[in-house]
Amino acid sequence: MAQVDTVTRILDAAEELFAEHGFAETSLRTITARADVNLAAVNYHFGSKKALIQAVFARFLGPFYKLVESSLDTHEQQHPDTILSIEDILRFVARAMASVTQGDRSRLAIFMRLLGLAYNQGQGHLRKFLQTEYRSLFRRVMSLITKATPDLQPVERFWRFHFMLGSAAFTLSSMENLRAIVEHDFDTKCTEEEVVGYLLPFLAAGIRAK
Amino acid sequence: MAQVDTVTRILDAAEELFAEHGFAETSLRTITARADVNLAAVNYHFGSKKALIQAVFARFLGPFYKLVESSLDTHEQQHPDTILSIEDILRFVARAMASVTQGDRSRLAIFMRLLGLAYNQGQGHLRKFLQTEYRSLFRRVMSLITKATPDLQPVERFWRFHFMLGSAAFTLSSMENLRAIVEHDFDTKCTEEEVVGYLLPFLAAGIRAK
DNA sequence: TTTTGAGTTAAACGTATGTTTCAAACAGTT
DNA sequence: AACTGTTTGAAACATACGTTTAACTCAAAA
Repeated sequence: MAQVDTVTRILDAAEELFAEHGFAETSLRTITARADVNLAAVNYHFGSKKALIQAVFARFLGPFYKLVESSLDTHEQQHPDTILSIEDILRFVARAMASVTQGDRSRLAIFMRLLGLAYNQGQGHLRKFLQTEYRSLFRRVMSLITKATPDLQPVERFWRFHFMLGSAAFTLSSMENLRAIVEHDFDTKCTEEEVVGYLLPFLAAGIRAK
Repeated sequence: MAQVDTVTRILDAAEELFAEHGFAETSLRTITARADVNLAAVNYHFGSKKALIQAVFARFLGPFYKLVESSLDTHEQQHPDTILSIEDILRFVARAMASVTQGDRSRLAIFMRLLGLAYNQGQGHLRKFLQTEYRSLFRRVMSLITKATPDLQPVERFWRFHFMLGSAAFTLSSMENLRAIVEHDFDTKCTEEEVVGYLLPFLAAGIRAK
């Protein structure tokens, strides 16, 4: 049986470590050690650490992107002229995320962490990368949300959208820690699905406040 | 007129730079250069970079902490046995934040960024620091929220609280960038007060969803 | 068989980092 | 004025980092 590809092993290791310790705090040496790969392999295959970070992100983003697009496409074919509710929209996105991260729970965290960094890091490279890769999907979702909330002023809708984004990004990226707290304080275990089940109604209620 | 204290100059410079570039990405040399202070001063006065980060945070947290406590105290004295609504609670917190960050808008961002890091960074030093410094205020606010949302299950309330926290942390820590986007896309300027004015109803509606 | 070229390896490079050192400057006290 | 404890200064230290180099491996092509 053949070993897994070097590139894949690097991406896997980087994904885990980035999610666990962040980007600046994770060195190429740690990554290549865990991947059981020579240090130079990262620069050989990806060019630089920045490019690796983007590649880790792209490996997640690509399938997610396509899945949301295609599921929206088929829905619009089957139910044309239907206005989706906020809950529906969120469910589409959540379902795509779940199916992309299936069996690898740290990928969600890393995606969300990256999202947060992209917004926080003023002139960072992630921001531009994310914006160019993301733009058309972002616009599409945003126009669905607009149809679902016709009474909202554009500026307020923009902000509420980012309130939602923030809620999701923060919660999902620190899911591990929060679940540990729940287990300690309430003697209960929460699955990711349950947390998302809590999250969506919160977001939906928030965006249609008043 | 005497120069500003070295310690204060370091804290001011660190605060700005941390808010702008993050913690790992800001070096002591950059900080001391902006503060116009010798490199060794940080280690002399604070001991380490970690300690400096905590000091930056503590300078904000202390006054904020006291302000929330005292304003809650006086309110409870004047209106005993009154159950505060979620909006009221949020307004208390928001007012304290506004008054502490007044005239220095980057302090809010750095506080929120730190908050985010504290939750994301698994075994980070920030988490413990924040928890010990924060614990009693956190409990107090949490018990007020509990009274304001008696129908909520404890676990779901916990999650919704962190959904709120996430929304606020994400939005306020990337406020600068988001406002720039608003200005570009909508030709409108948003003050921080306006954003908070958008945020609080969103949060309140979210936490009492269904 | 020889050649080729992508992939891997160990080592080194240059740089930036946090921290330490120790002498000089300073401020307050006696 | 001399002493004392605190603060500053320039330099060095040790280390960790991302990246580059050049020799080597090895399978497929010629």
